[in-house]
Amino acid sequence: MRYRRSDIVERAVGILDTYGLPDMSMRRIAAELGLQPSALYHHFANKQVLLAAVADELLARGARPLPDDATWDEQVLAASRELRDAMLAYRDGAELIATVHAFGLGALSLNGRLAAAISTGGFDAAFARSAATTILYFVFGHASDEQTHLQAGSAGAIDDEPYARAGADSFELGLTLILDGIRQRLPARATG
Amino acid sequence: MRYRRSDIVERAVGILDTYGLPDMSMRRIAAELGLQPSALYHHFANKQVLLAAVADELLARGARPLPDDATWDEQVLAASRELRDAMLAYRDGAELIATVHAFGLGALSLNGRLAAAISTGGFDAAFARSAATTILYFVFGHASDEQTHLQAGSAGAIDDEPYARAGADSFELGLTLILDGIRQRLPARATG
DNA sequence: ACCTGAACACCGTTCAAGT
DNA sequence: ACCTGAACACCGTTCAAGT
Repeated sequence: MRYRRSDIVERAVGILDTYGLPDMSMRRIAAELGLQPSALYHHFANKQVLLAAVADELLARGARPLPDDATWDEQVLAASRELRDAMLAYRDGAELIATVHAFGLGALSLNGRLAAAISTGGFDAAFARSAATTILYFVFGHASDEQTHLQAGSAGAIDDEPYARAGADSFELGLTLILDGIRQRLPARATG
Repeated sequence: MRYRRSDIVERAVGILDTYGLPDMSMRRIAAELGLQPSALYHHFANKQVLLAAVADELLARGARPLPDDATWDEQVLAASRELRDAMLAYRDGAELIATVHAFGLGALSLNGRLAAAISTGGFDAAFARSAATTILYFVFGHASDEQTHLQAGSAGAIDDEPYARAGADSFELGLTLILDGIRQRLPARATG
């Protein structure tokens, strides 16, 4: 049984979504592929690198084309919503993506993409990076929290819909708060 | 050797600060106390509960009296800085406190305390809770990131001081962004 | 290049039994 | 009430060896 990296990542995503992050062990992934655990170390240096590849796969699957005729704040909103949706699309996806980002592997473009959007508004690069990071902390925290409560709720046969709506509303509110704070620092601009 | 909960928590804090969170295992804590691992389960239902007790201990050690004659935004700033400092005061403290909060144990008053401060400004309770949560996500994310980089740096014999200053500056900037966003929603107020 | 087999050094948790 | 001793069911990772 000869596999490529992408085969292993795909299986890992399946286990993640079906059984959750704690069950996504090297041994379990190997077993589902009919391999010895040690075989995985031919493809990935260690588990963190594999986790990073899985996180990047989730982000890639959630990618949406950004309208580049949009204003800077519309771009930030679109990127933030895309990230939130990608985090919530798979079981434990929020925790996984936040964890991978925390140890500095993969998904490094998240910050850059938000910062680039903010820069469009005329802010200097350093401020744009800081503001992008602030937004990222919010999106990570909110999505992780929301997913925890959503998954705790759907353990029973509860209707998730109202919770999902409340989550979306509080997401927009928090994001608006930060965007309003950023807007207040808009550099003076020539009006046409 | 008969111990109380507080003895065990104290030892756990020592291991955390000396060896880090990954080494703070039930078996290690027990070994340092001269106990069998199973003995800990007489005092704590499971590891998560012990972690929550350790997190609460770190927060208690970092507690500072809040001047209650302060304005609502000064209270929010003071509470946020206190939390950040408590998270950074012990090795891996940021990750521990954020993790414990994520699984809904201990430190539940963090949100309430921030929300109470915000309410002082005349905001309604639901908005105050949402805004408090947004601040919390920022403080957790920022402190965790900062601690990771700080600890990665101090593995060598590097001077941390400039990094610590940059961390403090970006903390204040992000916090200001969110506070400015909140301020923009200040309800109309009678002026004296 | 990709994988096996076996081992190393760990985990959290349970449970009957002891004092 | 507090702890021991032993076990159960796992982990991630390494490494010589196979094809």
